Amino acid sequence: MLKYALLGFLNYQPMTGYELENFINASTGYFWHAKLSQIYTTLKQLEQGGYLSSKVEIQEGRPDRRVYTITETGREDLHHWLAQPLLEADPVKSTLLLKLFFARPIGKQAILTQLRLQLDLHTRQGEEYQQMPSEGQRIAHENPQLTVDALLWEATLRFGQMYEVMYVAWLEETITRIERDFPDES
Amino acid sequence: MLKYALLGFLNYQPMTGYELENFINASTGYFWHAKLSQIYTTLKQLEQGGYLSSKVEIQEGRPDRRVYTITETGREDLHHWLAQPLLEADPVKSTLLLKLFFARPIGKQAILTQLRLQLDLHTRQGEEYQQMPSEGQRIAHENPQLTVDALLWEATLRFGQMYEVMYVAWLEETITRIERDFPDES
DNA sequence: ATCTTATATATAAATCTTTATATATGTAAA
DNA sequence: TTTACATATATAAAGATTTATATATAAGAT
Repeated sequence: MLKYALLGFLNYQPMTGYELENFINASTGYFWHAKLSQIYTTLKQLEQGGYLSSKVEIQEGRPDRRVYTITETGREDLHHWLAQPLLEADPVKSTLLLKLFFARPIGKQAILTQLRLQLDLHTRQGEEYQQMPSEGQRIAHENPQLTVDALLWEATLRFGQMYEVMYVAWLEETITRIERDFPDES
Repeated sequence: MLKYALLGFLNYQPMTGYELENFINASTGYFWHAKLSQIYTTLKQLEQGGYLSSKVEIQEGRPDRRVYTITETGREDLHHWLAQPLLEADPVKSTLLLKLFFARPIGKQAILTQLRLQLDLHTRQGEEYQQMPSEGQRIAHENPQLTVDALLWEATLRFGQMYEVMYVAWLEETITRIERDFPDES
């Protein structure tokens, strides 16, 4: 799937692998992320498959940049993927819930400590999303042809905000219930 | 991580790979899932690593069952993992959001169709979680020593319920905004 | 009668993702 | 002055996950 994240960004403008990582982890970070190593290897695969072309820009004093550009094939493949409806709900995979499910043996206080740590993490995460000075709005203001795109970018950010609000509410509720109903160590 | 899902379940009682799949996809399905092929290969690895032992039960008329039992090493490793606090928020990975982010080229109606399909899927999913006759409660009633575990199982189910409520609210809001603000094809 | 689902295990191949390593320089902060 | 961070690319190895394939029988539904 990283394939389509890369094609999607390169459909806006040519970029290097390094720049792609910044874009991905800044703008789609709350629902899609990738390591540089995966980005570089995927770019290479996409170029071999004819979805991208690249050229090297010589630089002085630092490594040369390899700038990737989407090809017509790449654009068609991206559009085909976008038009294909997702027929299932995205699966959730949560290490925290897995741990909580089996956590009884470690006892009440250890469980509460871990949940409070998560409460802190998700509270911060939520605040970050709230404050995020709508970067999309700014970009759209400079490039008016991206106004409609910005509407969609905002919708994804809104998901991040609602997700964190829900997560914090669940953590608070769960902590309260465990404090009340989980028997004390004795 | 599947490792710990398997150790966690086998810590309750010995089971076969086939039974483990049923347990995993029935009770942790909304936050952890796995294919049979992965379960079988992981069980083999865990036995080689000394975390599990197994013995074959001969059956008539159908394939023999290989029943896995957790070892002391396995139990220690499980407890060590459980006690280790998760220092990060679980990352989200959503194909739907990735698609929505780049969806502008497919146009208003195609986007709305896809979002409405997801609204249907998540509405059903949410209803399923709501109706789910607390299986954990029943098991705990039969095995009173599992009462405390059932409290934790319920907390994870509650997450699933709240997640789907949030998801449906986000989809409704997003559909409304796109209907209102996304320019019509012309 | 035929099809589907459930029971049961296992491997091969492919794909996806993370972690570690190597190289090289500029700038800003402590 | 040393440390951290940003710029920039790339590969090896390991780990995680999915898809496809093979085999075999029983029970229940259409």
